[in-house]
Amino acid sequence: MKTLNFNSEELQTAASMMKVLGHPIRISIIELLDDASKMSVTEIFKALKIEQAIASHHLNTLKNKRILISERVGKNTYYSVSHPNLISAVNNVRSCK
Amino acid sequence: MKTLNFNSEELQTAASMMKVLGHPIRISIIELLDDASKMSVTEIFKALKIEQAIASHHLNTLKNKRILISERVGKNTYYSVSHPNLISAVNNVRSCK
DNA sequence: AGTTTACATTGTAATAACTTAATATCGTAT
DNA sequence: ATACGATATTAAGTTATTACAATGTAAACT
Repeated sequence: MKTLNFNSEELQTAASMMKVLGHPIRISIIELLDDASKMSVTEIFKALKIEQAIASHHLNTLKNKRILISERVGKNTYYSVSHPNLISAVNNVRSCK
Repeated sequence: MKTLNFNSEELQTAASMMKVLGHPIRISIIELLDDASKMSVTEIFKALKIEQAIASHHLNTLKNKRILISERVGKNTYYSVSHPNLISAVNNVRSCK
């Protein structure tokens, strides 16, 4: 006996999104974007006081899982949260005492 | 500018809870318990058609992060979700098509 | 005591994720 | 074309997760 419905695309997607949200820097990014709605990489890494490359890595990770969307405007890339439910999810876990 | 510290106990806790929720089997366990509210290990591993040891391992992982609570009754250990917000979090991510 | 059912734990090996540093690309203006 | 600011990519070393298999423990029963 092996597996069941774990190959379901939806379940896999939800799991990988959850997993990606399970990192303090990435949660902080979501919370920043919850307040600001749209921020550039520079704004983000300075706000969080982390290295640019670290921010870029995490932003890319979040984008790959469709948690963030990005828009390039000139030299800058602006990131924002793709779906309000993702912010709710973070808040839900945050508020579990 | 928002202040934040990655050493915050709360942030670390939330991140580790999120991370632990980021696994298809563990999400399935949460969803089972959302319907049933309380299930034994045997009920869970049979419902999910997975090995007993795998179920036990994931249940322990969830318990360690205070996502599930357990209660031993005779031979059986019954697991349930510790906080309704955790179910909401899963549902929120699930519904991000 | 011995057996059965129900769970938990341990060891291992493969895979995946994280950090850091260095380098590369892209867009704009000079 | 060159330089600069902004962002992305690559590579390497370390650590963390995972499934699997096997073994161990605990409670209830005969």
